[in-house]
Amino acid sequence: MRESRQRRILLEELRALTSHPTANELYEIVRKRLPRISLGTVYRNLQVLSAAGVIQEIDATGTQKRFDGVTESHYHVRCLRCGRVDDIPVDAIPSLDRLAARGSNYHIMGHRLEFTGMCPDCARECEATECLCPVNRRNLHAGRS
Amino acid sequence: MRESRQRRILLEELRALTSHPTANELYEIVRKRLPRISLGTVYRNLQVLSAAGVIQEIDATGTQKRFDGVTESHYHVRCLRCGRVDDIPVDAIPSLDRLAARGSNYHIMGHRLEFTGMCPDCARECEATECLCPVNRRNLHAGRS
DNA sequence: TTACTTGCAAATCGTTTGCGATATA
DNA sequence: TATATCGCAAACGATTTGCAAGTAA
Repeated sequence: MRESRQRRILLEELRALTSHPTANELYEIVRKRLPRISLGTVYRNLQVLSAAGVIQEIDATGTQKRFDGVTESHYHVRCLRCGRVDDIPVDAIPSLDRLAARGSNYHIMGHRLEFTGMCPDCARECEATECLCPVNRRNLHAGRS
Repeated sequence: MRESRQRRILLEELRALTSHPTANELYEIVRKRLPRISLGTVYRNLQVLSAAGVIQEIDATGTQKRFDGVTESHYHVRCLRCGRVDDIPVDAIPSLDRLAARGSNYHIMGHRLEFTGMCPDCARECEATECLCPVNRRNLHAGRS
């Protein structure tokens, strides 16, 4: 892996974030410093960096991939309203795998635990505006049956 | 929601499966009984049925959506080699949410726990052939650093 | 008869890839 | 100098959508 200007800056910007951006979010950020960079280059570098174990592609739900400058595995929360993903400071729970192995004929190798909820910003807006965000829609739906 | 022939048969076939098919897998199955059905109709019906709470779109990792004829929420395992998804008979663990809530400023509403591993079929083939499936590649990678 | 649903094809979205040009080691 | 990496645009796979025709209630 050679060091290119694009790759270095991409990595710097990813590491400066506590959020877990999508390729496109990162593209918009990096573009401020490298106006001529292409989205393809962003994707290619994210691929190379995560294959090399320098960054991590987080296995989040949703249609877009998300990337993490931190490689140690840890759990995440996803906001049901805005899609934002953050870290959850909960230690890994290896006992979950044993629990699963007991009830399945799969060879269990690990797990993905993703919490869902509402981020502070959305919670505030949601209360203020009675919006029809996924969260409120879910409540409505539960009410009807 | 009106009852159409396509929708009824789609639901029948989904409920007959213990696996959690993708839209395209279901399309191929339903096509045996309705040769003229279109993939668009399959997608539209899966959407309508899961919005109505009749079926469930499972929030699985991967590029394709997967659907479940059972609406009660439960945990899943995903085979890292073939992508197959099955149920895991582990009861819901609500205490996980409390654990997460304690360490985060999100309003935690739930979680998704997906186990990863190898299905019995793949485990067998993998041992027999020293294949370079994701599982073995992962081991190689760990070895190198 | 009304409006939900269909089949078809085109459009969209996120991501990957082929190419000839550029830049790093 | 050799080749990894780039920017661009086209290709791709999964999903969604517009439309005119068909069908359930």
